[in-house]
Formats: sequence, C-alpha cells, structure tokens
Amino acid sequence: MKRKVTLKQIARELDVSISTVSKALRNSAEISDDTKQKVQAFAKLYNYRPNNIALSLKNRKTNTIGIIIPEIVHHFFSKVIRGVELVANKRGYNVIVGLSNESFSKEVINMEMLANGSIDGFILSISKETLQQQDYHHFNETMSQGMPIVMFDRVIPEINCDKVIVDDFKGAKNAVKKLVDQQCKNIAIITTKDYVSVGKLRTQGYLEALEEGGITPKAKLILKLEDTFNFEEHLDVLEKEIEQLFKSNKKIDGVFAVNELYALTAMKVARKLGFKIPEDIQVIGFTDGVLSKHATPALTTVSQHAQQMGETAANLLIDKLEKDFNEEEEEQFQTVVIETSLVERESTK
Amino acid sequence: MKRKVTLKQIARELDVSISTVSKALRNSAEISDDTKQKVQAFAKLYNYRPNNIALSLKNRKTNTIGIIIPEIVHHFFSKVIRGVELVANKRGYNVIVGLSNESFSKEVINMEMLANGSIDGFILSISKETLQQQDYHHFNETMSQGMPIVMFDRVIPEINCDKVIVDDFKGAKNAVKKLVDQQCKNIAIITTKDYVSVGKLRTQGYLEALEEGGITPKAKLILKLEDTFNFEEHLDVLEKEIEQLFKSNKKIDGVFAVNELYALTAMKVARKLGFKIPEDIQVIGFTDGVLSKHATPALTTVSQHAQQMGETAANLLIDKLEKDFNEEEEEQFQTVVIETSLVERESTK
DNA sequence: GACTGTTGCGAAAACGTTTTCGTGTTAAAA
DNA sequence: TTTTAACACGAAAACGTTTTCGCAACAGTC
Repeated sequence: MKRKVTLKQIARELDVSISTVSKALRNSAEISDDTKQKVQAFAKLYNYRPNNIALSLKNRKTNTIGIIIPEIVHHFFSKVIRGVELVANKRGYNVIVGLSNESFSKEVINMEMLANGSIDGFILSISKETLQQQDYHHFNETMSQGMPIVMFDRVIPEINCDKVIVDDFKGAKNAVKKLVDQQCKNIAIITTKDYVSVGKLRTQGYLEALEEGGITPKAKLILKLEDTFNFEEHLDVLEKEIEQLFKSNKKIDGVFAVNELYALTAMKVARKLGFKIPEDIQVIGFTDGVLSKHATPALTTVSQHAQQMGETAANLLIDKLEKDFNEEEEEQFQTVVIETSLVERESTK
Repeated sequence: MKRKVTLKQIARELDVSISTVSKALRNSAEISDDTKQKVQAFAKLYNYRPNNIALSLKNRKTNTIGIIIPEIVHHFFSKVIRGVELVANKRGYNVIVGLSNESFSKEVINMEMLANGSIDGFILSISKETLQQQDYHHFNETMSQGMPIVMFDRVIPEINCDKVIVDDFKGAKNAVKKLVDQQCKNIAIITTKDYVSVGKLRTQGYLEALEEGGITPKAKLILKLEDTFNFEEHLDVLEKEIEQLFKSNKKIDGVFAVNELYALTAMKVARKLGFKIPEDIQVIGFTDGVLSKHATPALTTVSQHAQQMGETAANLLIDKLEKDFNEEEEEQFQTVVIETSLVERESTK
C-alpha cells in the first residue's frame, strides 16, 4: 500500500527543492527544460496528483458546493441534484449533499457542518419545519460570513439571496384553466396548508383560474391538508380525506392536486367510487415525478423542470463564486423563474 | 460581510499566542482559568468554528465519504444515499456525491477528482459501461493508494473489497417459486443480458425455481434485453419487445421481471392484450421503487431494502476508516448479503 | 576588469489548525 | 538562600500546496 506521493517526496528523490518541483510541474519558465523533464517524468511515473485539501486551504476555495434538501428519495429533488451535479462537474466543482429530512435542527446542523470551510456556497430548499417555525437565522448568519446561498423551489421572500423558483401561481392557473376549458364546472383542489408557500401560490392560481372562467370558488371544494403528515407511509389516511371530499361533493368533475401523491390518490379514490377518468372526472397533478407517467391512466401534470432548476441554481451560485469581487458595486440578487409546462396525458380529455 | 474568524485573529485581539487560544478552546489544563474564560467568551461572541479544511490537512482525514452511483434519479439509488447519509451523519461524516451516469469515463474522472485528498473512502455501484468493458484499473489504483472502497449492488467478484449485495439469486428464486405455487405453468422472465451481474443471477434464480417446481424452462419465455438502451425515454421500444413475447407465447400465465420498469410495462402490455391481472397473468417485479406501490394493480415485488444497503455500506466503510491500523493482521474484506423480501400486493393471487 | 542581465534554483511565507517542547515566573521545599 | 516543582504560556513544526523574492552562477557588454 503506497501512500499518495507528495511534492516533498519527489523533491527528496530528485534532490531538488519543493519549489522547483512545483514549478516544474506547472511548466514554469523559471525551470530549465532538463529539470522539467526529469520532474515531470518522475511525477507521471508515480502518478502524482496535487492534494485537494492543501489546495483548498491555500486558495481558501474548496471548489465544492453544498446542497441541502429536505429529502432525497423524491423525484423532484433527485432531479434537481442531477442538474446541480451536471453543471457543477462541468465547471470543476464537487457536490456535497446534506439531508434535512424536513427537520429544522438537522438543517441547521448540516449547514453548520459544511459552512466551516468545507464548501464555497450553498444550494438549498427549505425544510417544512423551518418554514413553519419561520426561524431563518442560520441562512442569514451563513450569508453574513460571506458564503453565498441559492435557494430553490421553497424560498422565502424576506431573505436576500439568489433564488430559482417555478411560477407556481401561473402553473396552477394554467392547469385549472385547462380543466375549465374542458367544461369542468365543479373543480376541486387538493392542496396543503398555506404555510407551504408553493401550496399557497398554487391555491391562488386555482382561484384565479376559476374566477376568470366565471366560476365561483366554493370552500367545500378546497381540501387543505397538513403537509407535515407523512402520507406516503399512511396512504389510508390520505384516501379517507379525499374520499370524504368526493362524497360530500358528488358533482365534482375536475380535480387539481398540488402534488403527485395527492393526484394519484384522487384518481384511485375516484375509481373506487365508480367514476371514470377522464370521462367523469379529469385530474391534473403538479410535479416532476415518475408516478404520473406510469399511472393508469397516465396523469396529466404541470412539469416543474426540476433538472433545469438544479442547473440554473448551480450556474447562479458558481457565477457568484467566480465573480470578481473588485467590483464592489452593491451585491445584486436574482430570482430566476422557471416556466412550468403542462404535460397532457390520459387523465384529461 | 465579516470573514470567518480564525485562531490567529483571536490571538491578536487578546494579545496571546495562537497556541494559547487553541488550547484554551479545547480546555487544556495548561491554560489558566482566567485566560480560558477570556478566550472562550471571545470565541463565542465571534462564533468561532475551527476550519474544517485546515483540520483535514492536519489530520490527513477529511471525515467525508464519497459515493459514486450511476444515476441519482432512481429510487433504488436515492434510497441507498439516504441510508449512507443517515449513518455517515450520525458518525460525524459528510457525503459527497458523484454521478457516473452509467459511463466509464465519468466514473473514472469522478473518482480521480475525489481521490486526491477530498475524501477518506468510497462507496460505489459500478456503471454499466464499466461492467461491459471490464476495465477495473481505477478501483485497484484507488485501493492501492490506501483508500478503501465499499461496493454495493453491482459488484465484481474479482475485486478485493468490502461489498454489500442483495441475494439476487435467492430473491428471484423465491419470487418465481411464488408464481409456481400459484399454479402458473408458463412463467416468462424479462431480464437483462448477462453482463449485468444482477440480471444474470436473477435469471439463474428463475431457472432454479422452475426446475424445483418441475417445470422445464423454455428459451422462448426468456426475454433478455439490452440494458444499455434507455427504455425510460423510449418506452414504445420496450413495449414492442414485450408485446412480441406475449404474442408468440399465448399461454403465459406468470411474469417475473428483473426491474420495476419491465414489470410495469409487462402489466401494461398484458392489459392491452386483454389479459386480466392477476386472474390471467400474475406479475412480480424486482426493485425498491415507488412505482410498484402506486401501480394499478399494485405490483408484487422483491424488495431490496436499499436504505439498509446504504446504511450497511456506510458502517462498513467507516469501521474500516476508524480501525486501528496497528493491528497489521492481513486486511480482511467482508461481503454482507442483505436478505430480500417479497412484498405481496395485487399483481399476484 | 567592472557592470549588467539572464538563467535556474531555493528559502520562506502563507493558508488554519494541533501538539510537542522549551522557558520564564512564581511558590514551595530544603 | 538555593533548589525544585508547578504553572502558564509561546515558539515552532507539521499537514501539502503555490508564489514571491532573493541569490548564486554565468554570459555578455563596455
């Protein structure tokens, strides 16, 4: 087991100084061709590679970006990571992943763990618990120490940083508009409580689409679910909630759900109750997931272009990291809005 | 924007030496209580945290582990990551993710990028291209430099390292046995070409289950697909292949598919051809995915316990990293086999 | 022969830590 | 008073780089 070879070892072997080795390897004009050849040959033979950690320390730059997400077993988030990794790698960066597991304290711990020199900047999506508690000190502290943050999807208006979001309002509005155009008269929405910003925005989109379609929204048709509850593990609870919705509103002919699971479950319940999709009830979901594509019938959804979000976030962050800080002209933050698109499949006419 | 405070700055402010600050913060007995208090108070005020990079350099230990996977937008792999992250975090490690995208060269590049000091060890699953080319020099080189590797799922017998695998053979055999027990007489398998080790093993399990059930395997019922082809993007091709299988074998009454996509598509095609599931044809998949659970009918699958694989791999790696290397008693490698379990849902009787 | 310029290389600092060892001061023991 | 021991702290090395600067040796110019 041979240890990794260092400049010092090469220097000792060849009886030159460390500086000479370093310069020879970087092809400095200071070094004679003879010496260069000797050193380079030796380095190649022993497969020398500069130690990243030493470089990071010297350059005060790790070329690594941290991404903190609430959950990784989730199509949306894993696609975002893919996007981040893609551009990060292309631009010479590594990606270090932290999972908050939707918990405030894990989010804080993860960020503190990485903020002490391990990375150059963050890309993150805020955990539900943090959103609820509205405690954002860790974001502000991190930024005040000169570490840039790019937030995506779940963001907070009050925080000053780059953001990549989807036009939740417009996406939802278009989806519901589609239902209205298809002659749906009683369109229900299955959404989350309002503290989840995306849920709130999508609900607003729903309301506006209805109004523009000349339909008066009815409170009975709006099902707001507690999003902290883990429905994936307790599908039956979700089913009951939705069944209740259908049973007390027999005339529902359209459903807009703010995520994949809600939409799928809605279809399942509807089918159980004897409705045909899309003949009796049309359903649209909101997601970037794989379930929709393979569902029966395949689910029409609002696509969020998760990978593109990841790519955009990574580019934003790296741009900021590599920007020349001589130009001290008041730091500017951007919010990039990714357009959603409606992927029409079989659950709508 | 205040820079992160360092020992040196604290030392200068308080007019003591760097050593004293360092010792005071670690509560060394060498330092007087007075000085300790002074230093600790100051450090707290300025929110001092030791720089991880400097520590890594000093300790020649990064407390970071690298995980290289072929694809992240994939339930199995993201669950593995979750498992890895869980125990890594618990044991004080960070996780850095590299995606090979099933490509040999990206796998090599990613590993080289991380092997130069950025991490302490690897957890990885081999890309398809690497498996095909059978070029494993990068694994051997990495290990010969003293960096441990733990492989999971897609492994190579010839390589000496810790491994975490699923009992593909047994899992497949049990699944097919279940079909046999359910009186299926013409059981087809949809699998991959043999260079994918897991595909091969699962096929063997299928064969043995048939033989034990007194059924003679028929070549016509074995569909081996080229796994490098991206079926997720070209579902129609996959459908045609499977449709061909059904059409030339009208008496098929059971299907065992080595992954989720194949199984789901088989169900879809079968339904299209007028078969009822599970009445006419029973289907079992192999996976840890989410599609199976939400399919209609819900798919019976062999669960791989992906998260557990990740946890096991992480523990194996960290154990090795933290093992006292004084005991030079011939390094031992383990292969941990995770038991699969059959999750029975609606696609079987 | 004295100056200038070029070439080729090494010493040392710096990045931020931890840790070993040395040392000056003071108090206790002889 | 002298010796010893305890105490409190600082200097310096080390981890592996890069880079600035200084300097010796030599060649060329006047």
